[in-house]
Order: sequence, then C-alpha cells, then structure tokens
Amino acid sequence: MTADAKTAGAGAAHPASPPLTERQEARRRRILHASAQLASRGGFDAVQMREVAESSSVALGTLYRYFPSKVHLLVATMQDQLQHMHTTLRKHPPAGETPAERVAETLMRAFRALQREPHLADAMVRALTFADRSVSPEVDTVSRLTTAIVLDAMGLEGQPTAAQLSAVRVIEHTWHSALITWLSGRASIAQVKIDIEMVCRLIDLTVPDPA
Amino acid sequence: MTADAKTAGAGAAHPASPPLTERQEARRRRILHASAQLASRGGFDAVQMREVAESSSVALGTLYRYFPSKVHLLVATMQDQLQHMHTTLRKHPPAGETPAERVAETLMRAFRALQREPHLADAMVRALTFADRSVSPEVDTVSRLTTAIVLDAMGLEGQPTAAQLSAVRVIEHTWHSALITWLSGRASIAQVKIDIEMVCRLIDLTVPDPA
DNA sequence: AACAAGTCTGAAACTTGTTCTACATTACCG
DNA sequence: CGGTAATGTAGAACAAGTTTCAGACTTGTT
Repeated sequence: MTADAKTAGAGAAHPASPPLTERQEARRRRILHASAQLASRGGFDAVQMREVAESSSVALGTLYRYFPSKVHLLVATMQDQLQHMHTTLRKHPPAGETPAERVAETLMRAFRALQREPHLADAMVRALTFADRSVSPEVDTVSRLTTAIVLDAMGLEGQPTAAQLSAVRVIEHTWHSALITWLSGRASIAQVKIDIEMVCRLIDLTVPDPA
Repeated sequence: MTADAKTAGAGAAHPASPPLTERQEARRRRILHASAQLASRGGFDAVQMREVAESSSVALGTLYRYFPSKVHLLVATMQDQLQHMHTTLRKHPPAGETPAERVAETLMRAFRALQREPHLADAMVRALTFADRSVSPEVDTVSRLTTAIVLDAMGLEGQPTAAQLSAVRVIEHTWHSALITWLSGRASIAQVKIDIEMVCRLIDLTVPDPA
C-alpha cells in the first residue's frame, strides 16, 4: 500500500532518475508494449501481470521492480500513448477559429483515436481513475501532459490566467469522466461530443473577446 | 464477468423487483450498514467481502446473492447515502440567487459532508468510476439521483432544455473527477471549490437572463 | 402437517494481484 | 581477471475477490 522510494530501477516520467542501461530500457519497452497489446485485446481485465511478464520475456519479480503495481503499469502505458498523441498533434495542430473550437477539435480527435482501440482506452482510463495515492506522481504526470495538450490547442499568447487553468482542469475532468461513461456504455459517442463542446465553451468565459 | 439476470433475490434501486420478505430486507440493510461502516474506517480496500459478510451475520454466498460484486455493493451503498442527502437537501434547499449559485452551494454542501467521511467517500467514488458494464444499471441510478439533486438546486420552471441537461452532465463529470483528484491528494479542497464554481458558470450560459 | 422450491450457511476451491526466497547473471571497480 | 553489489529468474506462497457445493432452513402450497 505504501509507495516508498524503493530501490526500483525504473523511474516515472522524467527519463533520467537512475540511468537505465540499454537492456533495461529495452525491457521496459517490451513490458509497455506487451501491456498495450494485452489491453487492446480485452481491456483492464485482460492485462494480467503474469501474462505481461511472459509476453515481455521478463520474470514476474522483474516486472514488479519496473512497475510496482498493475495500475502503475497501465498509467505508464497511458503516459506513453499520450506522448505519441502530443507529438502527432504538434505536427497537425487544430484549425478552429477560437480557442474553444480548437480545444474541442483536439479532444474529439483524441476521442476518435480512442474509439479505434476501445479496450486499450478502457484499461488506461480505468487505471487512471482507480489509482490511489501511491500512484499520484505518475497520474500527475499524465495530468500535466493532458494540460499541456489542451493549452497548446488554446494557442494562448502569454501565461494562462488562474481562471483559464481552472477551466482547463474542468475540461480535463469532463474529458475523463465522459470517457468513463462512454466506455461503460452509459453514454453515446454523440453525447460525449456534445458534452465536450459544452465544456469547451467555458474557455470563452475566460478569454476576453480578442477582436 | 457477465451480468445476466441471475436468480438473485435482491434487486437494484427500484424497491420492487422481487418482493423482498422482511428478513431479507433486514439482511440487505445489515449488509449495507456493514459496508458503510467498514468503508468509513479504511476506504475501498477496507471493505473486504468476507468481513462484510461476517459483520452483517450473513454467509459469503448470501452476500454475493444480494450484491454480485464488491463494486455492486459499494455502488448500492452510494445510492443509499445519496438518498439521504437528497431528502436532507429537500428540507433545506440552497439559498443562492441564481441557479449557478444554488448548484454550487449544493455541491459544496455535499462536498463538506464527504469531507467528514473521506474514507467512505473514497470507497464510493472509486467504486463508481471503476464500475464496468455489468454495473451500468446501478451506476445509472446513481447518476439519475445526482441529476435530480442538481436539477432541484437549479429550481427551473419547466422541463430542462437539452443544453441544460448537457450542462448538468458536465457538472456531474466535474464533480466526480474533482472528487477523485481530491481523494488521491492531487488537488486541494480549495481547488475543488474553484473548479466547482467554475463549471457551474456553464449554467448561466444555458439559462436566458431572467430579469 | 407434509412437500417442493427457493434461500441461506459453512467451507473449500479457484483466480489473479502481490510478495518472498534462493539462486543465477550482469555490471562495475580495483 | 576476481569480487561484489545490484539486477534478473523461477517458482512458491499469500491475500482478497469470486465461485461452487452439499446440506440445513424457510416459505408457500395443498
């Protein structure tokens, strides 16, 4: 339950905690790949630690040294995917007129990507919201990544204001929770779209009419 | 994994599926009480099915007949608590001027109630967001209850518009997700407050100036 | 009152996340 | 190169959610 600083060799997000050797980096990558693969098949439940270990040719104990729990593993998997998405988005930025439109467009694009791998989405999002305090640092990294993506989409001039940051947090809340309701079959794709567009209108309230 | 209509004797929310006998009603109540009690102590992890069974003087198999999984049990516990809250709120409605103010006030009141039992809150909210499709009907009941509370707080005249319903959904999303970040120590109470107030401003966008 | 169907109990078994242990390998240092 | 501490491996062991089963108890029916 506690998450003390173990002697673990695999860090969180910053690729620089203890300098991983090449073989270790390779192991870490194999594990993340296996995790994503299994998740794509059957979602959260299909990611079984023994199977991840076997698929990535690593002993169970080693898997746990790299990722201290299943949730840690899946959150790291999400970090990985988000990173991809972020670089992709940077290459093809949203084209909308207003910040609100651009953010909505960005999120809908991400949503469509998730629709292509609903099981993977399930595994990652469930892990993210189920994570307890021991995973906070990693979840926080995911959150910062998401925030960065949204702020990028807004395309602000200077630093965001406090109100804008709050709006972005609310958008993230809505994003996660809307995904959950979609994944558990309680909301349609159309509904998620509507809600995302709705919450993005908050941005208009915090951006003084540019004109 | 599947959630077919079992021969189970304990229904979901509508107190009328199969007519429970008195002793069964009592059992169900004992179980929910034990669940809430254990949850108040140590949150999600402290609600152990064997302990719930023992505390409520019921065999493990019986517990599973009433609530087909730990998540079902905790979601039902949440239904129970929400019901209380709803009746309490009806007796003491929020006093704000505008719909947005009243909703924010209501949610903050609920938030303060949760702060008094953070472990219980943890158990319920984690269960709610971790629930998979097999729990959808029950989660949906919770959602409808929450929606009813928010709509009550808005104090509309007629039926809510589509935009208003979307705004309420967004508020619920924010509510759940903000609670999660608070429970996992990634957001302060103050931050949750700010975000709730921020999202409630959406209501203003959907309610034409009454004057 | 006796019976049949449905419920409840107690206990064991099974699954999967997590931990532990004893031993092999690897990486680094002199 | 030899030594040693960290890292990795295989596999058993443990914990808690879930399932299963044989037998006892309730309930409703005739």
